[in-house]
Amino acid sequence: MTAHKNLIDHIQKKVSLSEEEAQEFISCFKLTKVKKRQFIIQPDFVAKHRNYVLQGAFMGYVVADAGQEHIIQLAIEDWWISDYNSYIFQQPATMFVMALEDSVILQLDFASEQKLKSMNHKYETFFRITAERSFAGMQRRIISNLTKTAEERFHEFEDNYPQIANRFPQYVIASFLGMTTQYLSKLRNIRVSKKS
Amino acid sequence: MTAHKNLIDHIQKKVSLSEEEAQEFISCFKLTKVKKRQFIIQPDFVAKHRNYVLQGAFMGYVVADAGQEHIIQLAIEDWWISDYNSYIFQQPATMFVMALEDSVILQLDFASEQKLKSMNHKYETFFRITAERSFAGMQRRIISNLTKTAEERFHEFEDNYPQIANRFPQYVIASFLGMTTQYLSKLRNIRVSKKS
DNA sequence: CGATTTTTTGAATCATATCAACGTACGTGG
DNA sequence: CCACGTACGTTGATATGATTCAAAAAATCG
Repeated sequence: MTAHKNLIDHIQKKVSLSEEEAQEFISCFKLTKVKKRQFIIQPDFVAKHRNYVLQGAFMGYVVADAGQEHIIQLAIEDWWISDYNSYIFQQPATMFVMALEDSVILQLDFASEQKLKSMNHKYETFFRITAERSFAGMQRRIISNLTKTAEERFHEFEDNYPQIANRFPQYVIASFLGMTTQYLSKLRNIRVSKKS
Repeated sequence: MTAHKNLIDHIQKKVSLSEEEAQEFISCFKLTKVKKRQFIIQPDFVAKHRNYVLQGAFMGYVVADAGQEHIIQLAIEDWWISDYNSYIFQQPATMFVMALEDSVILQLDFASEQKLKSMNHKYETFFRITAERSFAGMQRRIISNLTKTAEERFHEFEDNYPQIANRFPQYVIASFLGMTTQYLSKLRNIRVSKKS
């Protein structure tokens, strides 16, 4: 129960639930422990869950034809992660989602989510708000990718998510920002030498 | 009334409404005519509406520091357009949204949308589904931008949206796909000469 | 038809990727 | 708690996809 407090707080920020509603809502989630490097979603399998990170970190990535990994999503505590294109439409996934650290997540399966949404208007509202904000965030990311250079994207990221920038290996950040790890390394070191 | 039939059909594809519900829903929309090159959203002003295109075409774009336009969204009949980051949070816009042709739209203002969502669970469901699919679409676009070359993105676009590829000037497509109009021109002509 | 908008072409340049090699750090089993 | 192996970061040389600039050609529109 206490483990779910984070999730309750998270939900209460978007819709205001009574104690009973909050309990009803979180009772649909399943607590799961995931070891570092373990996958929770893989291509060709349908993403069964929407995953809320209680503790730990994840990355979602695709593998292009030529074999390079491209990180599409990152998630740490209090973030959600899944292959939404798979989950929403219940189609085979194209992404891998892998734990970057030993982690604990709360999983909501598709059927339970449908049940929740039909039970209570507020639950539907929660998912609507979540989707809208995710969409707006994605759009900001598209704008950033189209209008900024690799260096600008990196600085923006450092400024907006300093905790994440330090917590993950550099190749993860580089890939997430759409550049190679070598190029990010060069950017950082040129910058450092300029600064001194 | 008959002008709104398109919108009713659009909504019925996502949630099933009675005749009365459908009427109630669309009664909140305002029909507006927009001339080619006219703006319906501009930076620094809050986006007042969510816009459904009955007839015509629009583009949403940002202008980067160096002055180049980057097209973020396109919309034709039966699509929605706005600066969602502005609309959802009711903050100043960063995008321009401009008509590419003489157009007719149905506009839903923010307050009316809130009212609709609180009135009927189904309306909320409609907006939730819309947001989820938009989000999934944006994510596919991010993946495409990160993993494909300009040429591949262009072919993908031609295949997926042939009507749009032909309807708009090439510089619009180029910008939407994140490349210059000159480069797209080169891509097309190299391809044509290879084919013959 | 003239004026504007859109597309094409070529040359020079730039941002970023690729390849390859080496250095460093880390964590895991003995 | 050391040592080894794997994972991660750096550096330099080279390659390339894509941009920029400039100008001309083609298409469209009032």
